[in-house]
Amino acid sequence: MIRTRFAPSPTGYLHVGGARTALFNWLFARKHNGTFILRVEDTDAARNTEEARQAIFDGMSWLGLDWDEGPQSSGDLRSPSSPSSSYYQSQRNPIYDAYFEKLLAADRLYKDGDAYRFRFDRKPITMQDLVCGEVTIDYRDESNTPDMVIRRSDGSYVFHFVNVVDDLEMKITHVIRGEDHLMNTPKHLQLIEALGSQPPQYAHIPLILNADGSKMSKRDAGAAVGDYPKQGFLSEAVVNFIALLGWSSKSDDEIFTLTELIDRFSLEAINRAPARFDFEKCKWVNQQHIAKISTEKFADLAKPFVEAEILPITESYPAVIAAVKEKVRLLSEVPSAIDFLLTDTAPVDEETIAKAKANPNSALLPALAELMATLNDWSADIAKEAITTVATANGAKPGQLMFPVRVALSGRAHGPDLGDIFSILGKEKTVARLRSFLE
RNA sequence: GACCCGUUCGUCUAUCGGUUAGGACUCCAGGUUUUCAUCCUGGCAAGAAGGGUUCGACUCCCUUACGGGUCGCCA
Repeated sequence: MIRTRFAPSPTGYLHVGGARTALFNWLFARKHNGTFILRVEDTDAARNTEEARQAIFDGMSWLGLDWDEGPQSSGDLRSPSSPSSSYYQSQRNPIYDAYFEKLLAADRLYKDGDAYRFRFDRKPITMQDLVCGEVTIDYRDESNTPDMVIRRSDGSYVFHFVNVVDDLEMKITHVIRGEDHLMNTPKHLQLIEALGSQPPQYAHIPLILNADGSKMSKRDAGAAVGDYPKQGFLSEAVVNFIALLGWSSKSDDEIFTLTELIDRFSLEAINRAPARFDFEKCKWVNQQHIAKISTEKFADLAKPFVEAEILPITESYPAVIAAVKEKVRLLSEVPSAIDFLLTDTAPVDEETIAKAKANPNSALLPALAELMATLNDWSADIAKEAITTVATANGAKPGQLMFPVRVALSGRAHGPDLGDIFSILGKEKTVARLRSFLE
């Protein structure tokens, strides 16, 4: 039975690299009908706040990565009050004490001031990493690998020790973590050997870098998972994109749902080289996912962004939304794509307006307005027909008149289909905007 | 500095000794859409360098260069 875990420490935000680590652990567990565990490594009291913990849960939930065991899950209910049931390291101290005694009894610990150091076995340690292959670190060189402190002077335990104990206690079978832990692994292997236990299998995945190849830190664009929903990304798009960073489906397909990712995932297909974060492609992936969801779902997801811009949500909202669904890459682009359909005070592109006014075909706009004003019925087709009538009567092609009309109605060069604009705006507003354009 | 991992178009990647080195993002050019977008077609663009091994190397080995990681009483 496969058991994987994601063990973040609360830092106030969920890093995109951490999110991908979580994703790979989750995918591996789901793929093999295993168990995915969330464990909070909150031993650093200074950073351990309620908000910091919540950021992890929120990020995981938004991404759609549910955990079988961990805080707030059913697995946490086995025995709510005992340390062995907690998935917070800060509450598991009695367990660590017991393991500490074992190392003491095995004569592998010695005091350094009030702290305790673990005495490494001075020999080469070879590990079989599922991603990196065979890696050997030589522990005979003491200057390179000094004995490590596992219990501080204040009595608290360090990461290496508690991490290993928890993985053992929680019967983790596969540790999938960032490559920054590769050099820690032989230390963990030594600890496990001294404890007389069998180690899990390890898979170290390459890090995610900024577009310029530098290390991605908290402030860098795209670093915090919590920023993605604010920017108008769909969670499935973000999951899809980060899965592509360092992993390949070995096919020409790139757009996958969570379910499809589970189906195709394998540790063998993970790369060894670090990947750079390409924000443009991330947006493209988002656009692909927007195209896949229903108009109703798109409308719901876009609504908060529209409301944030204080745009009135009228009865024409569904039609408005449908008109721009295929035109945006981010949900946050929706308000500026639809504002001219909902209000008369939307900002316009002066440059485009100047260009349209200089267009000779703009001279036909008044005639078009008057013709439209006389129409009894109004629809996208009837309005378009009016354009054809005016254009041909004046020796112009209908297509040539469409640019000036578009600009007169929207104030921009790009936007929804003209027919959609006609039907959403209605006859009165269309005529009014055409009339006022040249004034 | 020492140790570890890595290096295919600008970016993400395919290739597991024999390919005109394929796909995607971006960009450019056409086409469809009487408009915008979508979409379609085409184009630009890559094996870090040098040595081996081999009939044959992007693929295996070595060296160098470059990138990343690790060397805490942080996690």
